Amino acid sequence: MPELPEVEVVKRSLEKKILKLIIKDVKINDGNLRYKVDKAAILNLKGKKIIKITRRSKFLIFELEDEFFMLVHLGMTGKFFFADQYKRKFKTSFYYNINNVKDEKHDRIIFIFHKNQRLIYNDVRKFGFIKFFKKRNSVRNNPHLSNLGPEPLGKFWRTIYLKKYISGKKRKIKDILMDQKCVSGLGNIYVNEILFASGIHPKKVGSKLKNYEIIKIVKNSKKILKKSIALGGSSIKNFSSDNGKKGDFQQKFRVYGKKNINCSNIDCKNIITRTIISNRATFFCSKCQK
DNA sequence: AGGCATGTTACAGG
DNA sequence: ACCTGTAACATGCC
Repeated sequence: MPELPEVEVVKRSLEKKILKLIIKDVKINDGNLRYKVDKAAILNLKGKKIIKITRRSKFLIFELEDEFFMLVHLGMTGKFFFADQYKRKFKTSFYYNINNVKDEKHDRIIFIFHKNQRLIYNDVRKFGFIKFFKKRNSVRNNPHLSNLGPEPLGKFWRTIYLKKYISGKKRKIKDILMDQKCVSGLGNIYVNEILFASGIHPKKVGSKLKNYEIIKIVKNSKKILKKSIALGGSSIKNFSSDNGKKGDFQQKFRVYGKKNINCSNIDCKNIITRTIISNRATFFCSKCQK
């Protein structure tokens, strides 16, 4: 799924397209997402203007008039497309998936604006969800958001915090960083990359990390996420930003997906190992990561 | 045919 | 109540 950088890129693209638009109608092709889409609630959005879009971790929060809120998680394969008559008539990447094939089949929810402009929620695997809230507090206090750890790009994600969090923890550092209660927004790809950049073995137990290693994790996470956002995120497999532009960060991956490929550190002749940690593919260099 | 996939969470057992 | 590990969710691709 899109991790934090991809969701941030989607958020920025959406802001350019749908801010201030009024939802005229909503079409539900398949409401059986991770949670069943509340039909009554989604129809309540009719006539409301979209006034703000924010991101928290990997979640998008759409604020509409009269304190109506829509919370969206993209799961593994959720995507937004924006389309209008012009875009549909002429072939652009808007309506096409990564293989350049038209993919209306997985268009699950369609928000329709004036002049047939549309925001399309497309999701192959349906692990994503859309929930609705009335009133600001009910969004903020819902368990999806209220249990999240700090934003990795925010000021609360810092050495002292991580040091305290991992003290006494027997869990592997990779598992800890994937845990949204520790820090929210990192996923499998970025955690692999952060640990490689920090020279830390993903199986290393949290409580055994040295101070300088904790500092590196915090620094590198910020650095890598910022760089990815600047490059438009990663667009491996299922992800593409709402305007069809592909992100470029996947070309910067140094370990993710690099099994049996030479380690990218100069002077290292080792090859990248693939293993499984917490049920997820884990890539590392056994020489550079201790 | 079988393995794999960017995420979250319910549940079981300690 | 906390901590940890595992499986499940739905679908397509290689």
